Amino acid sequence: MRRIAESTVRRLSLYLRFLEEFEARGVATVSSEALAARGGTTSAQVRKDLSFFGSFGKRGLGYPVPELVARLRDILGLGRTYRVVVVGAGKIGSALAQYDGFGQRGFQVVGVYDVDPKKIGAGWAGLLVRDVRELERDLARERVDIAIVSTPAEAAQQVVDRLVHSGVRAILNFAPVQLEVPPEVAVKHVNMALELETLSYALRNR
Amino acid sequence: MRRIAESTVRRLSLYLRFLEEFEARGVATVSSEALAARGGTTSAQVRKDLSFFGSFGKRGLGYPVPELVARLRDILGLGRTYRVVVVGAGKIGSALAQYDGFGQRGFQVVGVYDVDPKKIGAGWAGLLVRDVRELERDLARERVDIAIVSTPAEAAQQVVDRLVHSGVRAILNFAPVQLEVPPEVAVKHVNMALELETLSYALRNR
DNA sequence: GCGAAATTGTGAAAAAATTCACAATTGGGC
DNA sequence: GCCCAATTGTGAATTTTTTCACAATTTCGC
Repeated sequence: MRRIAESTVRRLSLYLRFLEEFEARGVATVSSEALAARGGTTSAQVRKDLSFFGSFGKRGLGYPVPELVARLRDILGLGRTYRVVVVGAGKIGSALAQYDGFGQRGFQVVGVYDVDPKKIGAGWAGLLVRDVRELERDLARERVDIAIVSTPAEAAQQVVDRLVHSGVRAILNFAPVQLEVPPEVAVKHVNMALELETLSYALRNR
Repeated sequence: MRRIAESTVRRLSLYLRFLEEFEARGVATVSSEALAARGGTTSAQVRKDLSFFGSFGKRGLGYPVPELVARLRDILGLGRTYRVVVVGAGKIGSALAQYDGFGQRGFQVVGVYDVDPKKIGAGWAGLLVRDVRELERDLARERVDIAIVSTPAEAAQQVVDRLVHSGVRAILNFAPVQLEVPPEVAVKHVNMALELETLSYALRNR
């Protein structure tokens, strides 16, 4: 299959969320127009995005909600739960580890790690903060799909090297550094201060 | 000035961060190539991005670090501090309110609000969680530049309406809903579960 | 002062993403 | 069964973004 743009995948994930809302409300069928309105885009965009993966709708009618939900879950690889570790139990890391939204969407946090002896051993909601030195041992013992890196910038690359070496193939990085990883590893960056700075730019220029 | 793409602004913000690192290390001059390497892009991209705002470099030499830092701060509107409120003191909201990274970059959290009586009155790091019913009163009393919305999805639009009505012109939204705002208000969305889902897609398709 | 090396700034080209626009269906009402 | 209204799927057109490529500078060593 042709390579799908990142922006398309992001929109599919959004559509899925909205479709799940429609499904919960018992809506049987939804038009590209309705989905677009909910997601802040255009109906042509919705149809184009979906068309990369096949033809799910009925002309004159729209898309059958439950089928499209199932199909999008499948496309996005959400037909399973993912095991996630969080490395770095600072403010952001501990909030993410406890955030219910992940579990609700199939991302189960199975471990939290830190270097700080004062944090190690602390526990929230059934999770104990472990010593980051145990990372390799734990990863060898039990599969982990995704790692969330919320260490300080200086520590991030080294942690990522260790994660990659232990077989982790997907990383969500909150540290404000560009990470070096082999091509088979997927990395996504989230930088909250940067988001605020784009708002600052917007405030300045309107 | 011609409208600048969001993607360009995001890169400028990244460049700024890297330039600040260079500056701290006493580097006087940096080439587009060096900046690109640090930021995971190309030198042509760096030069093009900067060229939208003028001509800062010297051929054969590169860009003078302190001048470019100053210029980017100015372009991004970072020559001042911004007053930020957080509405919704759940896991994510409270982490954001306490996150040091914002303050370090000039975004000062001056208030945290929630509806939950059990949370109201709790305090961290000099901040007290206030009753969201006091929002309008507080906003009328003291200017707030940016609001971070970390309420549940159902409450977000109503909160945003109230913020906008009270004069807030920039919103960073963590609730998974599309928000309706007048055109003069800037909104940025952050959706962590969505980021994980794009990783899930990546894991599936490589 | 001169030639070589480095590096910017920028039009032009290429690539990518979005929007248009319309034929092809489909279902529903009568 | 037939017509009408709604709506998809998709090439083509348009717009946006990125990359190329190279003339114009600037510094540096000698």
